[in-house]
Amino acid sequence: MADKIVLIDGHSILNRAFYGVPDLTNSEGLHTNAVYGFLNIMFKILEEETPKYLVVTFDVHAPTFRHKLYAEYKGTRKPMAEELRQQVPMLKEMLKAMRIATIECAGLEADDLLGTLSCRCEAMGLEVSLISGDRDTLQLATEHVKIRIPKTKQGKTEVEDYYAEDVKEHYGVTPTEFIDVKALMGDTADNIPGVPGVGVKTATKIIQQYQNIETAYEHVEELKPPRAGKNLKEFWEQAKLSKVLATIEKDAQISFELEDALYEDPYTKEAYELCQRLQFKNLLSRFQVTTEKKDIEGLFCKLETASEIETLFEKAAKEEIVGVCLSRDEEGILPLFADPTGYGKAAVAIQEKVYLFGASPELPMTEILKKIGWLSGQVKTFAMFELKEALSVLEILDRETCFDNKIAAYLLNPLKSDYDEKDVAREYLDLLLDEGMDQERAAFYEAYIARESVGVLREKLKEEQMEDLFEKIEMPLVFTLYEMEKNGVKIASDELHAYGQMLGEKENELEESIYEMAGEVFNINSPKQLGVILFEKMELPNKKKTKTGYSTAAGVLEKLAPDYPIVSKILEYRQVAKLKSTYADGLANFIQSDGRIHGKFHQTVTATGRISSSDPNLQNIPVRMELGRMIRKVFIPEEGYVFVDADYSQIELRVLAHCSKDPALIEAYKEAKDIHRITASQVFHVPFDDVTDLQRRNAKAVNFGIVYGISSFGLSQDLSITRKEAEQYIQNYFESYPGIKRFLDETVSQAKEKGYVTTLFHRRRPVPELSSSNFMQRSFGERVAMNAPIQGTAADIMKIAMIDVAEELRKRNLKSRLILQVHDELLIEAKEEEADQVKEILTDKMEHAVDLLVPMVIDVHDGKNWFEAK
DNA sequence: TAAATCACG
DNA sequence: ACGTACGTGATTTAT
Repeated sequence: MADKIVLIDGHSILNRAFYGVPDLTNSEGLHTNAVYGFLNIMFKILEEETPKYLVVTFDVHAPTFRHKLYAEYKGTRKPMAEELRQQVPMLKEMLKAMRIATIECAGLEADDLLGTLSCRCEAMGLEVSLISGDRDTLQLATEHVKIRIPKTKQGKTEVEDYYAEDVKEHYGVTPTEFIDVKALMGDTADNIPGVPGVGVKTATKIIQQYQNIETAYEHVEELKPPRAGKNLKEFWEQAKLSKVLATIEKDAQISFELEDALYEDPYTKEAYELCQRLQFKNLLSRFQVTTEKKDIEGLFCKLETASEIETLFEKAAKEEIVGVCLSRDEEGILPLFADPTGYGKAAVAIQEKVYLFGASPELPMTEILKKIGWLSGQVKTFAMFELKEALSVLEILDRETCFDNKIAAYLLNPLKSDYDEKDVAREYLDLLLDEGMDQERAAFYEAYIARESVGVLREKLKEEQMEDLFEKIEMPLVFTLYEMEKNGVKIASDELHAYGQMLGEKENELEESIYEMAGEVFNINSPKQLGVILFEKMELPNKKKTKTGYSTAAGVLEKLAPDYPIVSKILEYRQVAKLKSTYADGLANFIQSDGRIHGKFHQTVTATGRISSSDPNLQNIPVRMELGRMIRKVFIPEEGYVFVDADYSQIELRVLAHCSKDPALIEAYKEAKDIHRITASQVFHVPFDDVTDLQRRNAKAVNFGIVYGISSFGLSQDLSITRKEAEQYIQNYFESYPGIKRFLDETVSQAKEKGYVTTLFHRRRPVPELSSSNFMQRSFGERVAMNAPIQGTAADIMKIAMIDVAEELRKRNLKSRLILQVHDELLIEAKEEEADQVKEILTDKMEHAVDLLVPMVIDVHDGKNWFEAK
């Protein structure tokens, strides 16, 4: 059988990939989606074809010979998107690293290059597969030249194949005739004028009958429809030109040596490193790096007897760094270790080996865990992933030695969704782990990686000045959050149940009256059905649309509510339904046997450094609306305890005042004035005492807008005013606070330079969107750059306060405990007789967590439930 | 699994 | 002219 060659149209496939693969960026902020997509398509093809030769062609973008023939060439091609442009050299570098031949030839169109190559290769007796996204290349199909057009359908690439006969079958004409069809119908994208009034149907019919335009011209009087004939006659010169333009050159002057195109093993070290840098997770798994892995697994060692394990701990205690892993299942560690004879396994990595062991009659799990905890007091660094999850079974002797690899990796790039041992190994140790390892092997590796990655993670944290953030804030916080999760919050479950009942009745009433007003029964929860009822059946005026239909979001409905009673009913229904399903019923499912809810707090989730909460989310319990707020009455303290709640007053604006050093804002805070009123007075040019409620409300919205990275549209939307008015507000604001304007501008421009922003405590957030050529994306990047340092610094401050508060409670041996954090608010379940002390601690620690140019102020309340205490 | 909606800061 | 506020998580419907 003949040797095979694969020819790939580089730009065309890269372009396909760019628009077919969602935007990807690596941690340097480089856009990588097109290269990634290209490689996927290429490897898919290569696996199918297993060719002997492979060439990727590139054209240089300039008007070319063929196109220059057309005098009115206007270059309707859009300039390449910046994100795509960046990826062209990246792809070439990758191909070079993979030892894949590339050909480019200045002044030659991709098509002509491919045409010439395929023709020559066929003449050499090769089987040719030509990969392109461009259907023009179909004219190149022959018995031995197969045109392959990849299509991305829902993430999967499917390839359409065309030999000459397939072209005939699909288009009704031979590849050669295909040129003439195009000459008649034209192609705006390629600046081929064609013959006016002749579309694909007519053109195909004519060529089917006469094979080419010349013969057709000879029979121009007989052509059907007559109009086509008339036009062909009239535009004959244009048709001939079009044919020249449409014909792909097969005999261009290029130098090409078949031997240079040999396709060898592309999985080179250079390619591996490049994939590493671009963070192509899936592709990396194609590389064979088994040698290293074998070496690692040689370190793995199972211990059976109690004395072996004892010896290990003696040895480990003398180590500088140990890596630890407690094996877990989906539920976490607890089920494996709660039972002293538990079937869980522990792995400990030291310099020379990694050991794995379980409990035995002589050495129960409780003893093993005690030893591991003890180890934390012996070594310099006690490293593991997800320390918080292990604390339920581990008693740590020295908190200061603890190193959570997951948290370190999060700080280094908070935009990722995963920071597990495989990610850290891949990114920081150049080590690829197999998916789906058995529990024991996974535990070995995790302990090994925990230990091995400490050095590089520490180094990188130091490079970015985040060692203090890590050691003084994030690591201590692990223990505070663990305590909060363990404490949980008590729920008055009977009252919660009654609340749910009440909501259920309300929901039913509203449901019925909505059906009656609508004149039919439908699913109110379905935005689709609701949209049809409101905007089609009842013909309400509709403005906003979503991708799939009408928007029925609250903002839209609220504008209609005054005029249409059914709309207010729907809004009320939504509110009640939400309260019932998410809060009343939702929370009830999380009440544990101790009568409390133990939600989780996450430390490696948000892009800004905030904590997040789930299972259930305790940071979005209703408070703004009266009916929803009632649910806070079921959050109660233990008998003999009382709630003390403290929240920062405008922490983000104060942070902004500090960071921007704006004199007017600083002065306002120093004088403890009503900041929204002051803003109103400045923005609307009225004396402080004459500010109306509306003006104050608007000013408050402006202040929020500033923190979010202001835009006139956003503000106008929020205040239901015109964009002009919003612009005026913003302009007035910046005139009153020029320091803030300067700070925000400076922050954005620095972010564009560096690709990231930082908080006061050096927490970092990359902003890859800033280099986007897409206006919307770039604007988003700008708002992120303005917001992240403010929101992030506020988060840092709160974390410090939490650590200090928890520490002080512990120092004073109080029974009172932290139970919730809601970004700028802390809730403590305080022993009744300790309440005053707790208030004093909260005030002191929260107000003095940092020393800024403006005072930090908190409001403190107490109560017998969360409703009262807020 | 994605999209729409809405609860919070 | 583009089409938006920043950051989360849960529920529901529809694909």
